[in-house]
Amino acid sequence: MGRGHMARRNTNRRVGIADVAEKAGVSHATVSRVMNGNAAVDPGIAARVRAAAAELKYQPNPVGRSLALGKTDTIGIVVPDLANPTFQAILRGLSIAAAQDGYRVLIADSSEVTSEEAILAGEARRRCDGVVLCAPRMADAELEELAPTLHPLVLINRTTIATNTPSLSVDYGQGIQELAQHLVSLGHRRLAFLSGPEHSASNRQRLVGLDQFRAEHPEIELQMLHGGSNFDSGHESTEAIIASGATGILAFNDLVAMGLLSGLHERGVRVPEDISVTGFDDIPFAKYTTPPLTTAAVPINELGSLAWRRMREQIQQAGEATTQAQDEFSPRVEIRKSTAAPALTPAS
Amino acid sequence: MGRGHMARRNTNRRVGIADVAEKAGVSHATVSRVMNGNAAVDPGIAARVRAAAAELKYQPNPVGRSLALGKTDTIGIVVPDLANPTFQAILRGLSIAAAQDGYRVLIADSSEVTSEEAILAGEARRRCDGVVLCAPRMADAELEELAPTLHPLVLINRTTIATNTPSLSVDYGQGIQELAQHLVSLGHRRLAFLSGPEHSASNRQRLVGLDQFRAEHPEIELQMLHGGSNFDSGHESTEAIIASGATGILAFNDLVAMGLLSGLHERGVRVPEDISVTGFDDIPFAKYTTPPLTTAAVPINELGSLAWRRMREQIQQAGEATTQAQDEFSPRVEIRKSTAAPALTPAS
DNA sequence: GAATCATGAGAAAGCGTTTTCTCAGAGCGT
DNA sequence: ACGCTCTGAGAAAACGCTTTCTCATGATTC
Repeated sequence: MGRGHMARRNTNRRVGIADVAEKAGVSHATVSRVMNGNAAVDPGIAARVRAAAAELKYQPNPVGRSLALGKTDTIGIVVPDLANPTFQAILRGLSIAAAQDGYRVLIADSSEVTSEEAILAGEARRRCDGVVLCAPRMADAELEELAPTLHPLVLINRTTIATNTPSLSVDYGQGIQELAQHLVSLGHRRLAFLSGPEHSASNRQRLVGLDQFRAEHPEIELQMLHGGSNFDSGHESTEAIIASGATGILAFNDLVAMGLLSGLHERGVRVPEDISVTGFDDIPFAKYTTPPLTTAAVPINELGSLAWRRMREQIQQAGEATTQAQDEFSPRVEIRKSTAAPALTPAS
Repeated sequence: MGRGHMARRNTNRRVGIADVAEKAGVSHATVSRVMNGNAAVDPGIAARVRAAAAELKYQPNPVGRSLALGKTDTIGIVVPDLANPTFQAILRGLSIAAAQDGYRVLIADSSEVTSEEAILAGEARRRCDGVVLCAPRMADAELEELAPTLHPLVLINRTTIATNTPSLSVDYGQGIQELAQHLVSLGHRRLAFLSGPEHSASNRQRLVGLDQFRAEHPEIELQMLHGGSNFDSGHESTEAIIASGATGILAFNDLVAMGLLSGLHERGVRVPEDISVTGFDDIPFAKYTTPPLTTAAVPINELGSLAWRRMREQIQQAGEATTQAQDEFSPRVEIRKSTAAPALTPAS
């Protein structure tokens, strides 16, 4: 206990601005000025200070700076599950883009525990200059209440009623319709949707899209099967899928599709000859499955970098509560080898 | 400019300890004591303070705390490439384990730029209480010089001469030998190693392992082919692999193996009938390739959580420079369907 | 040559906490 | 009833930095 103070006169104390000041024979203020190049400093003195700093290998303490400046040059990101390639890609894009502007990212993985998300986001916000929030299952009401307290905030795949929170979203409803359309145009008449987590916002969007599809294609059979969002849930649905009799399967996402592909392969069901399968997201692995997966491509890398751009805009115009961009991406159907015309069956 | 100060009397100032103190009619010191439960405080006053804090929704400013306490409750991790599933898994394991102890993780992606790694690590260290470093290509000399300055440090897949830096490593040499052995026991006589990045430490370990393998199996042909560490490099090596005439391929890692699998499939080469392929790492996708990939399983999830445990040990025993654990994992060969006995060929 | 001005360095306040130091008052023994 | 210890609260210093404020010095102008 008392570390902070006791360590003060210790030998192993980090070198601070005061040491540089002493060595250069000037005040801390001057050292600060030189380091930040804010005010004019006599070139001779500046050189002396720089020499002293270099010799002592002085590096300003970021915590002290943060306190004085009221900013941390760090943003936080809250994700529900870091095991999901989609969030990995967003994190990566965000991190790289932010780094280019000298910002770092702090990560908070809510491990799918919805009730923790608000708390994590709040904590992240207090430590950072802004937060990127991915909370697909958070209740609308909670989000609405939380958003203003997080202010420099960027939402992924969610929107708020207030228009001053930028959001990036993907039109899942549109994408899933196009995939269904693709299957129909190949000749499929019996489709099945292997749905994702029940309370997921993006799953709801897919369902809405499929309702619309049904309305436009009353002649097509479309079954709904419950599933999850990962490999294993896709794998576990194999039997149900086979039992459904559907020839065209819309999997919730690429992970589910991959699990299913593997399950079907084990059971000797050929893809796409016997059954066509589509994914969603176009994760990097999708083109390397066997057969390569037909999917709806989400510009997963852009998402992260655009999130940063929106964040930066807010950080820069600190204050002026302008209305913020709501970006929506339309997925592009990527046709590969996991879909084909169904085998000829006796017309029922 | 001057934001910090100008905003002081602004309306939108964050609620601080002073506000709570005023509302409760006590001093900041007392509020701090109540919030941290350090010293004894009259129960009545404590209740008043807590009520005031709750009413104002007071949350202590972590930056102020960090400055006073000399710790940030954050650790940094530097990785060469966040697109690599191995590092994603480490990051995830680390983040989850650290979160359980109330720590957060700050990420720094060096984007494979070796020259940036030392700088990034230094910056991360200054903002955090410790650093986990994954720098497979950093020169030994540089690492040796850098390590002491980073002190609470955990190395992944690297070691230093000084024994006071804990490190977690995987015995790639052993793993690759076992894979080669597996292929030989299936009957393969012509093998090829599709190597990874030239300066990667783990690639060197594999090469050393293979040298040993060669010594023990002079009758086996083992070719060396240059490659990279990702899908595309595996895919691009397809022709070279076919041309090599080898029947058993040791890919640098699972990603490379997957790229290769896909390339071979396109070329109509059957796996494992015509060629057997092995990967390395056992990333989650490995069991879902077609055919499922035989690989050397690295306990990828444990790596992250163990890294945290080692970090925590150092943070707790701040000071006493004891010698630290050097953990080495032996990969376990995971036999799946991408390897089988070679087709019978005329004995040469 | 004196008054004015620009330049630039040091002193000090401030950022939001924690912790030591100090001291008032309560409780106790004799 | 006096002095002692003990409890607990406020004042103030400290953490490491930035920035305003202040003022000395030397340059400029009439």
